[in-house]
Amino acid sequence: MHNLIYIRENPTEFDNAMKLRGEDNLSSKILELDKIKRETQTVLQNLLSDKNKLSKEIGILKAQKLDANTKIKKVEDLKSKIDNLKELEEIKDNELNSILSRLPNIPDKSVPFGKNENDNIKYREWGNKPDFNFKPKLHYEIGENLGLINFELAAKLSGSRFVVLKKQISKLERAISNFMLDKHTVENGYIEYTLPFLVKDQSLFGTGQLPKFGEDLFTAGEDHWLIPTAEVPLTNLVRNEILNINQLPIRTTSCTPCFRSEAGASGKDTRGMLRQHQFTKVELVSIVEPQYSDQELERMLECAESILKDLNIHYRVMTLCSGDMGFSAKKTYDIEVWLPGENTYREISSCSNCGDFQSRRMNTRYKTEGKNQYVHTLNGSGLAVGRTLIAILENYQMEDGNVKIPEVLIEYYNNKTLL
RNA sequence: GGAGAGAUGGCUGAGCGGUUGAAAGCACCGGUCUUGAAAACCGGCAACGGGGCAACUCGUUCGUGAGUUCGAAUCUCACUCUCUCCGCCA
Repeated sequence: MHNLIYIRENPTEFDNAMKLRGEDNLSSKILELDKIKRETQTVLQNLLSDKNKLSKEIGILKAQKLDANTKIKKVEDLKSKIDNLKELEEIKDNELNSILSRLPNIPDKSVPFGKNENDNIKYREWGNKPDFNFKPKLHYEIGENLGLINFELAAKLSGSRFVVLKKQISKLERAISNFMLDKHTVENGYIEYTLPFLVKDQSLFGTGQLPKFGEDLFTAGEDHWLIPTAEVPLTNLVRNEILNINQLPIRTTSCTPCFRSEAGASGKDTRGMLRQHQFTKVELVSIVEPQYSDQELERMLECAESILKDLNIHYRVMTLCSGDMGFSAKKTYDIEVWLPGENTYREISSCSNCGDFQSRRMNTRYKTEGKNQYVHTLNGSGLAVGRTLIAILENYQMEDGNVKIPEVLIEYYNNKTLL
């Protein structure tokens, strides 16, 4: 959610920023609504003030057992005017909010301009592509050959974009989750949470999925939605809170299933388990003071990278361009892991600094020098577990069709070295 | 699912139709005292929004939303959530 005062004071900068994200000049319309609303408000408040005064006087007269009928009549006359103005103010306020709540965050100055993913810029890379003396297979070929990944069974149960894993692969997935959580809680300083997978509208509004992106989500009953990421419950833990400065920074993590309708992705990545309606992800969320959010993003990125480094899998980090960033983000790094079977890089993590965009929506502040200030929020995958499984299968595959277990996972895999 | 009780500021908690934005305590901030700290004492301390260069001023807010009234934290209704007891059940 945007700061109206900022828009009032910097309409041109605001319009330019929104243009980067494909939104037309809006400041004039916003400011017009804002102006009408405030004018209405001023008149309304004067009338309310009159009404309050009269009511108080009536109270005093009545206490003295004096006649108050003329004043009562006056207040009654004020009422209809007040009701009309209230209605007008509410209409304008709603219009304003419905515009503001659908506008994406302003990109950080350091974000490259661009239209889509082709304009993203490489930030850094780590490791090397592995050499194979045979043609590396795709993850689902490996899994299906071993009889451990099954899409037909999943389709029977739930339709397309689901998967059934079993035996060693199920266990490996569990090992990956545990390894990541241990890494983040023990070494990287995040606090682990177990969270609801169903949330209310309010929470999704807070992180920015609603009101605009409801079609990307699954609903569960009348009042709940399935979480598309643990970012939603983790970030909303501090919704409507005034935090004490010494509570910050707050660093939290959780491993949850994530549910996405993939509404806009029909025909994309239909084979394999790369793009599913349900997948597991370890999420990182930080709540920090504004002046530290830039460095917190770098820190978070390094925490996410540390997983792939430990797994010894080649990856690159991309700085997303203005056109490819998510709604709430002010700056985003994607980690793209190397998949030899596909012979390409694929997103395995996305780390974003949302600035005060989400905290304004959630009304999350902290007290500093007697004043309340909006916190900054960040979130990142650390990492997507399903895609990490894919990366391991493809990078650690052997010619005979079996797969080596990455060294750091062996202790999580009953000390076995092969799948 | 049945029966009850409740929701007030950062926290605890009084108020149950008329200067109550809300007693008191804790926490927090400033000061006195002290070599320093603690204790004690004194003072300050809700949020959001409108108007104003400013001093300041006005409005809204006591779970949420409607209603009654000249006037609502206080009365009525609906909803949400929490707690206790009973039943059922991982």
